[in-house]
Amino acid sequence: MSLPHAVLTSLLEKSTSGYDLARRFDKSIGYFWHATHQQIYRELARMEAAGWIESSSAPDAGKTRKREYRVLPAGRAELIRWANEPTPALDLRDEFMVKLRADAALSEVDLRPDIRRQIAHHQDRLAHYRSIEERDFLQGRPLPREARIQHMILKKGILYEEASIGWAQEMLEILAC
Amino acid sequence: MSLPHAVLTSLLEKSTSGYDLARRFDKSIGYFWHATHQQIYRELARMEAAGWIESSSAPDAGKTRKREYRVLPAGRAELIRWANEPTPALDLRDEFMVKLRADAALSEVDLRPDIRRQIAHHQDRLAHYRSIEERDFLQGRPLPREARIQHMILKKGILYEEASIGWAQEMLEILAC
DNA sequence: TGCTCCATGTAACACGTTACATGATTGC
DNA sequence: GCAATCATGTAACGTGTTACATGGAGCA
Repeated sequence: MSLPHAVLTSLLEKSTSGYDLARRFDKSIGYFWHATHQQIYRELARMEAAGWIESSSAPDAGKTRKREYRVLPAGRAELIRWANEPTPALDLRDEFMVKLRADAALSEVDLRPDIRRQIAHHQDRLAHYRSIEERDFLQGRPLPREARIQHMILKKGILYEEASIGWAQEMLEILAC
Repeated sequence: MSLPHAVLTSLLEKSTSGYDLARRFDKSIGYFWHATHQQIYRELARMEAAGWIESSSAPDAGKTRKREYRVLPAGRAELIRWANEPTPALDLRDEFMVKLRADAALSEVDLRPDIRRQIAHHQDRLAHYRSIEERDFLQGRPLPREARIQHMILKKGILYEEASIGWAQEMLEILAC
């Protein structure tokens, strides 16, 4: 489990409110770590109780309830501890593989429409990732270490989408038989 | 969620006990859908209550409590319904990507030992998958549709491990700077 | 006035994980 | 006789999901 650490990382990059964190998750970390706003509020409350973060009324709160969360030294230390510990292999839960096995045992199943949908979806994501890559990382100048890391994170997504498309197209041919 | 459907598929291939299902999950479906024996027993109880499966004392039970579960028509129908419905995109939860972002913000983190461990792990899995592929799918004779599907499932794993190794090696070079 | 968005939350539930329990069988 | 394995479960807890609640701000 590492939602709290994902939140800590995001807060370290920029102190902000739970609401903005949830939106930021949707847009960046969310590509490889999804979380709903309820999960985020829950973790913020826990981490504040644990002394990892602190909060106060946000500078731009006006008359709203908006708060701003900041990482405390204990939170920073916890993040370092976690980052340096070995990462468990991620367990893939790919229900489409289950469907393929079901297809092999049942004649009343046709997975081709689903696969075509998946291909379209992967192509959309790929195009999106490539446009980000073009804009941020392929401008010719040498990039600093931090940007190269960001680029590799994006590349992981690109590789995944490309591999998925290739595999799905081959699968489609076999299912046509 | 599709654990019940994974269990149904496995039972459809072969009626068996909860215990053997759990072991079979470890060995085959488990590569892309992990489940503990507690989860499996829980699902078996639910599906029996729902009329999707039935059970009786296993033929080879002897004096043990061993049971055998079989898929009923209602279970088969549910599996067909589920297989034909669109598959949601799988959400990747890759905590290593979170660690990379943390690395960019913190100097006290060194991810290289972890990455080397990951590479070794991916190479082990890849070698294992390739030996299965060699044994079952690369014997030169043309394969029936069902075997070609099984082969593609394995290939997905192979592609994933290969891509992971390549990416991790490139990442290692950047982290060395 | 009514709608959408901002911002934070409560509650209930489903799923996954870990620890523990029970008793029978097999192998040394 | 003892340990490991077979076989099925209970209990407690943590995380993730879904539905709903609340109230202010901005806009037509």
